[in-house]
Amino acid sequence: MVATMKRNRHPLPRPTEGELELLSFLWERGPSTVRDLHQEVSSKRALGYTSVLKLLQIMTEKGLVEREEAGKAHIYRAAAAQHVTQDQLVRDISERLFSGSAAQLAMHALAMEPVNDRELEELHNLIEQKRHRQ
Amino acid sequence: MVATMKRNRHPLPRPTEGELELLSFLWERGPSTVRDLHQEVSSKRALGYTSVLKLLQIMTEKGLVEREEAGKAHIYRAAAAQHVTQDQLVRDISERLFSGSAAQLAMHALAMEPVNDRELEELHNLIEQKRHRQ
DNA sequence: ACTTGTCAACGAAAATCTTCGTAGGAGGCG
DNA sequence: CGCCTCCTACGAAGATTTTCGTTGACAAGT
Repeated sequence: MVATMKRNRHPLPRPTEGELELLSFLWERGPSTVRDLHQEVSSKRALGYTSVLKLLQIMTEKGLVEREEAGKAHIYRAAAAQHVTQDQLVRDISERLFSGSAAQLAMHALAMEPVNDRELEELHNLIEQKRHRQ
Repeated sequence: MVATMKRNRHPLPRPTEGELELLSFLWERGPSTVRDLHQEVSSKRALGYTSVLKLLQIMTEKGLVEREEAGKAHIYRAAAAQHVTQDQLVRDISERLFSGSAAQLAMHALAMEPVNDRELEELHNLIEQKRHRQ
């Protein structure tokens, strides 16, 4: 009956590839059961139900997700908001791949991709803002 | 006496964390011996000489680095140019973390960081270019 | 009450990554 | 020659990640 109560004082660990896949679904769908997530994953690749369950149990231990044990099927939710994890990983990649230069990362991202007009507009604004404020 | 001759038709695998660390040094320094790289790594963290050697041997098998066996100490060089690997990993992250939207990745990168003026200028130009060309 | 279906827990196999220890070859030197 | 040093190769242990199979609990039918 003890609540999960894991170390919450440390920053969350970097999610692994499989963990990130589940987190994405959780962010998209909101709190979900194992079955829900298994169904989502299954639409993309073959993976057993218990594999998803086990992964979620591990993620619970790590603090990446939290679960509500009410009822028979537990309900899992992402412990960190999507943008928090995104920021964490973007910073990480920027560090390891661009010696910490987020701007370089941004340029690589932009250079490669068709970006739609709305996004271009947003980026334009973001940059003008920075240009005149710094 | 057979040259390494590994499958070269597949795209290079995604480097692991340790592998990326070595690749960074190789891009920065150019072709290097195990000792060179071990010295670089050692300046940041404790790691045995043979650990670096082993990692390079594995990377050779994977095709991430190539080596010249002339002389006693082999000389390793990165198999892919820095920007190629950067693009690959940026695309990967964009895929997994932003549902493929490189623009969103870029915005996250920019939002978090003090960006210097020169970089801001470059970004501005890049975006204006895209705005008027698309 | 017995059977069937749904679920979490547990353990464990397989793959991958990280890190070294040890062995063995080759060159230089006394 | 015999010893020391530098180097690679090999193997292997430990950690982490990925993936399931099996078991047991619980509830809903019949």
